[in-house]
Amino acid sequence: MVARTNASQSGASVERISDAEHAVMEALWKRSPQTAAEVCERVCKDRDWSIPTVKTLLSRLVQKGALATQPDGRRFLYTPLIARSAYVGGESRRLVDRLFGGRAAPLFAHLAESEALSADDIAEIESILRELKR
Amino acid sequence: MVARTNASQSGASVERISDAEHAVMEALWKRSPQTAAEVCERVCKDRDWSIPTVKTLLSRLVQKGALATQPDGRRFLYTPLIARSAYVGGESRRLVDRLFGGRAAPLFAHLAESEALSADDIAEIESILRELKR
DNA sequence: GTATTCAGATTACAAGCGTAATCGTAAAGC
DNA sequence: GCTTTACGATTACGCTTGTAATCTGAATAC
Repeated sequence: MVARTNASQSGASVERISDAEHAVMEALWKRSPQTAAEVCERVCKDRDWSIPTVKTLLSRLVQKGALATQPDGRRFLYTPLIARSAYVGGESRRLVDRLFGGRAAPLFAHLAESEALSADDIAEIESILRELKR
Repeated sequence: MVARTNASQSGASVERISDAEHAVMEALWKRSPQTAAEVCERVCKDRDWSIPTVKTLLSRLVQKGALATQPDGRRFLYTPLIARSAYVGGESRRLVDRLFGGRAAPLFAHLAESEALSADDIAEIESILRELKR
């Protein structure tokens, strides 16, 4: 039995990251480390949050092992412990597993059918395919 | 402003369907209508649920407008009100929006990179692409 | 050196979710 | 007709999430 344990490199298995938490992670993936206040600057407007909310989310992410803190005077600097690509990969696989029996082609077919593919997308995908076949 | 309101045809906007609820929906998408007991036969083993659990989920889905009931003697027959394809489409789009800025190509690239694509997948995708271009 | 400020920590609290047990009632059995 | 059974409905309950307010202690400003 080949254990498919560690979802994928970079970042020990982290508890699931919620939607709101994800927004915070995105800010830190864009730039890090950042203080709570800086993160807030980047997300509070959009999501209409107050600083306390961001702080709660940051704490939860630290607890979950998704963020590291490093003290900087009286405040903390937060840095992601898991790579965005690992997270994204995990989430994608979850979706494919749950909805498409683990196969990517049906997902792709679905996107195609629902016209969620732009011409650019198609061109890009073709190029990726060409790469894959080499 | 082109309202992108109704997620996608078939099935007025239903409240979000949770993970456990989704398992129940799958059973009913496979065959419907079914009674609570029948649904349980199909999912209780897997998820290690008891009948009451299934009944709760069915009720919640009815409340959410995802299932219709039709009385059959003393019990109910449940039928999906939303098409699987609508659900699947919605969930896929949610993921693509959240993680890939709404573009499908990056998702595809990610699946390709993480080797989540089998040879079959690739062949199938190529064929879909050929279709698209006609 | 005391008052203010500003950070993280703690607490809050309602809604959604997973997972059921219990209640009330109508049908079925005898 | 009373009893058992088999339903759906109601209630439960702890955990997670979204969204904060409050507390506490340390730095800063005078």
